[in-house]
Amino acid sequence: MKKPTLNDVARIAGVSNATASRAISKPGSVSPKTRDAVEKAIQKSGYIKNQAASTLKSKSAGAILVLVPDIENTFFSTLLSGIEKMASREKISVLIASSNDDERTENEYLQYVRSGRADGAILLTGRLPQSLRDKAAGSNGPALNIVTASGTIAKRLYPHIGIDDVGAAKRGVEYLQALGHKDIAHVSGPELSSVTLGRLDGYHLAMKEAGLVEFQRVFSGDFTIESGERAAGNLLNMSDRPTAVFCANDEMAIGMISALRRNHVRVPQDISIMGFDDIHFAEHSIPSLTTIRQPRLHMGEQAMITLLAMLNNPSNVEPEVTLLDTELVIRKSTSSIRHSD
Amino acid sequence: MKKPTLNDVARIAGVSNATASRAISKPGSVSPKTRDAVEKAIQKSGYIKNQAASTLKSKSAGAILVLVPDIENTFFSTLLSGIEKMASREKISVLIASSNDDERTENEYLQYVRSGRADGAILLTGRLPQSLRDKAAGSNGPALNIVTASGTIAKRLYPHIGIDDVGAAKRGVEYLQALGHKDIAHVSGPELSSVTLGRLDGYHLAMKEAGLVEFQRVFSGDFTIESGERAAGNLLNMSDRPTAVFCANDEMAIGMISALRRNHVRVPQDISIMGFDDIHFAEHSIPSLTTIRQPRLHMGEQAMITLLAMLNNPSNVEPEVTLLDTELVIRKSTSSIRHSD
DNA sequence: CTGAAAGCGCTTACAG
DNA sequence: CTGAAAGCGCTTACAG
Repeated sequence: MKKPTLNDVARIAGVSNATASRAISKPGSVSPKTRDAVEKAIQKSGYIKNQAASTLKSKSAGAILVLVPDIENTFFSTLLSGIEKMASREKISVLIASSNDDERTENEYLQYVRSGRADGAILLTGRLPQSLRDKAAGSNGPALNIVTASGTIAKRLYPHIGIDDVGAAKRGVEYLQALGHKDIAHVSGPELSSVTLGRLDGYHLAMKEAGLVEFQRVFSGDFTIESGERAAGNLLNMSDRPTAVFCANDEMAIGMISALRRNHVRVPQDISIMGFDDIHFAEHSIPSLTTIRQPRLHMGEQAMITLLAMLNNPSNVEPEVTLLDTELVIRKSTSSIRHSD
Repeated sequence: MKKPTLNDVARIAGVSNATASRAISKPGSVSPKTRDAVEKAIQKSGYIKNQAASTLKSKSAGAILVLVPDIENTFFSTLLSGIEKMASREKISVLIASSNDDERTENEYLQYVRSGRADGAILLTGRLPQSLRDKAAGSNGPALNIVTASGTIAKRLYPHIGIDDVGAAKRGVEYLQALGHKDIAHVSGPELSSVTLGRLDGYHLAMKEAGLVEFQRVFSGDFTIESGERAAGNLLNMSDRPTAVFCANDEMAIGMISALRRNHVRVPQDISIMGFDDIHFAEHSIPSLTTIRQPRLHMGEQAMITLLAMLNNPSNVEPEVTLLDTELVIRKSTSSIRHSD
């Protein structure tokens, strides 16, 4: 038994395949009688639209691609949920691809958009892959429907949804200062990331404005739990330990607390630790983590809304930057310096 | 400037489009001279294959779908990495879709496979959506290329890659018994899940064989951190607390430890807590978590290898079950009952 | 090794 | 509101 096609449906319903097609895609454009007949024919035959044929003819895949740098990083999950929520309202499918932070892979997956498998893409990778930078440099090939989110991207070629990393980090450090801390260290993210740079800037700015430049110390991490543990190792070897550490993300803060406690350094009594992101585990770690919450769900929703607008109006490509508000979440991993004993 | 097509490439290269097509898909089947000419023409024109046209004609999308119940659950991430690793070797794209544990959504995404957008699917959802159960019940429509992994599925309609949940759970409980624990409680997973049932069975079996039926106590959870905290709440209210708790996954164990410690119950001195899965955080929680490791990367690889075999030989659909080995990982959240003070 | 030709299964102006 | 017809851009037997 062969797979039924639109022609089979049309024959059973006693209409042309043109009409059958319209009954499916624009039910309002055919008579109620026709609509019913076609619906019944679909039921009877078990017809399922061939998406490839539909895409070929209509130039629209009904799907978008989300490019994630690392699917194992819990930070992106909620963002993805926000994207999916908005997409499903418009009957658009969301395909997720993980690049493992590899630019070659990112370029490959972007072929999805170029080859028409997806109508557009949301990049959460924190950078523009080479092929996009080239294109945008005024070369051949049509403009792609792309929105970036979460990691700030230097060149403003596409609309971007993000947060003010500098301002949020600055505010975090200022909170530690308000608790009485002067000797505040920073654990930074992976080198080339714009997010890393932004939060580092925020740290430096806050320290400078408070006249604490002499206390500035930066340990380099890479956003993993392990790198937080390593930073703790370095810190433990120092004779003049900082009284507080501002980590560029929650995973590193959790790793640091874990390593510190194993070495009988109490958090927050001996040292205050602060994270960034407010991932799910932050609330449940011991002690619960003071951090800066990113509006992840909202960010995903906004990214999808922006992409949707592009798809509906391709010429209207304003590379606007939308900055969403962050929130300081105060929990138990930080305390006033006077409580230290 | 219009998007270049294969015809443009053929014209530039001075060959027929049939030859151009072959030069791309089977480079070995054309002369080296032709191959070079076509390659140059592709470079020059910036040609990119229209995937929809290719799929329509060849009946192969070059992509597979992975259906995940919950993208926010870190357990699936590594599995996904294993799948992607194997797929990329065969130049097959991996599309990930999250169903939020909703069977309707699962059915919708399966249309991907039926509509030809994907050549097959790996289901990590722990159940067969209705539409698949129907199909398999001998009805219309062609058989789909499906492999299930991770959550055991009752009906053996498709190949399955998983672990022996009963045996692994039993072994975990037996480890607690070997430490001298008799009063061992269990925190179970969401009700209808086959994984829940398997691990519950393993618990009961181990208790029964050890003659500890009288101590059996089960708190129901749902695999979230919060449900582990709730179970801890119940436990704290009991006058005769168990000396050890075997949790059906790591998240619940972490939630339980967190709530217990907030209430000044020491782990493992006052109570031993054990998880299941060995997620990334298990090693870094405080205290580090004794658990049962699932070979997640390997599981993903095996699932993809099995699907690949199906795609290459569609008729050969043996619904075999492959069980991979688990590993008891002993850390600091459990201790001998004699150490209790 | 190469070309001419048919056709995959839809969608969409166009005409009525 | 409906139908006839063209065509999207490929791939693949078939013949040479």
